[in-house]
Amino acid sequence: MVGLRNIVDNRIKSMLPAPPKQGTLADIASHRLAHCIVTGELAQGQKLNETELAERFGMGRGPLREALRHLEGIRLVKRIPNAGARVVVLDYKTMSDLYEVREALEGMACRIAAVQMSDEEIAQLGQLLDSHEKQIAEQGDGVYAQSEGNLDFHYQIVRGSRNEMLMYILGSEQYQLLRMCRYRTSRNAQRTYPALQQHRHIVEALAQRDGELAEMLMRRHIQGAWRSISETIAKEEQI
Amino acid sequence: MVGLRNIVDNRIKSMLPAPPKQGTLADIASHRLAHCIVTGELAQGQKLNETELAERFGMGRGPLREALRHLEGIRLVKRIPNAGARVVVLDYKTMSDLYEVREALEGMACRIAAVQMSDEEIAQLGQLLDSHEKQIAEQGDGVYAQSEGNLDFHYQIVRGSRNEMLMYILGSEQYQLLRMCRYRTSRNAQRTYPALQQHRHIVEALAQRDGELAEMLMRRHIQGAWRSISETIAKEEQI
DNA sequence: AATTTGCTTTATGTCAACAATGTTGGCGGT
DNA sequence: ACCGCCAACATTGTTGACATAAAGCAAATT
Repeated sequence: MVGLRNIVDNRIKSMLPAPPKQGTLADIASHRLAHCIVTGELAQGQKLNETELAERFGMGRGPLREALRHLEGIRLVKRIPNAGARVVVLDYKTMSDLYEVREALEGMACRIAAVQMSDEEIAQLGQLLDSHEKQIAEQGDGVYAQSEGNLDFHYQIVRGSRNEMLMYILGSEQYQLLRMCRYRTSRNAQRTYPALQQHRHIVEALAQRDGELAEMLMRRHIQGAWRSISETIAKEEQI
Repeated sequence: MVGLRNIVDNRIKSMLPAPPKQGTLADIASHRLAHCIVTGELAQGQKLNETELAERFGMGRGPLREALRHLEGIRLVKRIPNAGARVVVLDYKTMSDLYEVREALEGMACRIAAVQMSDEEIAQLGQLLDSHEKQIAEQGDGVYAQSEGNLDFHYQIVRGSRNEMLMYILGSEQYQLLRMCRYRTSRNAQRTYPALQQHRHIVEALAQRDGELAEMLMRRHIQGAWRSISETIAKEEQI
């Protein structure tokens, strides 16, 4: 049972802003903490003890406090003065809001990408989907699903929009956190194949340079994902 | 010549995330720095010397460094390891990207607000515009324009969307910075009256609960604003 | 028995000194 | 005159100790 978790870990790590194995201690701590939060190693709402974490990371409290300040800025932790920092909690409403925003932003990304992406880039996108399909055939639905390749696909389109602001928002740890939740709530991946099909249709629209259609397809795709997730959450809460 | 600058200062301040006159020194420093950056007191790209700023704020370097980390998180400053922090620079491309994102987000906010806002809230929005019109009549076009009341209007609609994520993004200092640029580049406010008219049309659409229309009007409104600003920038760069 | 007061403990906030890294200006060599 | 090298300086990174505020607990009072 080593496989699944590690695969996802690696995929998520590969999308994190940049693995700066060198740099200031605060930067290292910031990324380690972000990683722990995204992977769930640090639970939502968990208290973050400065002394304990500093010791664990082998550094003084100074750099660690700076890391916490940074994470506060990107909204991965919530700080209360004189009472310490806690991992942010993603409740239903928050996730719903996030998906709403995501629909708007990625829809826009799609529309712009239809104009901005080169033919070659779009072709590569198609190849990416081919490899995903192969992966599904080999490993079965559950693993692929909403987690790994999906991220690459969406991120590549955002890159295609050439909008730095957008790339930042979607690459930020805040979004990674959302992805972690998405992963956690998508083991029941009946949506795998339909999702892949939707991806294909989006690529088609891009290839035809039909931005309006591409946006619409992406929006529906994300709406569908959210419906699936919110149903899963509802089920979990019934138990 | 005390009037204009102070008015704008106060208005901007009134929209900043929250004036925590009490709290940790790092929080205070963070907000003071953010304020200085937004108002232009600290120029874009300016080097931020830790020792100097700490002394100026009457605190040690520790809290100030934490403040810088926080500002880095919300992208108001850019840090280079072992080389210090600088105020972020908003070049043309960045502003363009930001406006693109803004169009998508505020458009969405408008569509949702048309469903979510209460009749009373919409009525208040109308009254807000009345007061704006009166203000224009009294003070002349230039002062109102793109700066003050405009912010309230847009922010009220975002609030109407009930989307916390959106409210955060639009309330963040990053957005304040954009507003500062907008202010700086909008003295030539021929767009004042048309803008007010567009605001009125948006409120009408909201009152009729026509989300689609409201979104479309908002998007056009923001596109128009961007066009005006980008023209201004182009003129300035010619000189 | 419940509440409140005050102490103890724990964790956060702050500072000042030290170490490491970048930067600048001058020097000699080509 | 130009380029690379080196040393002195300035600034950032890091640490440990100290101050301060919140949380937990026990005892005393009502």
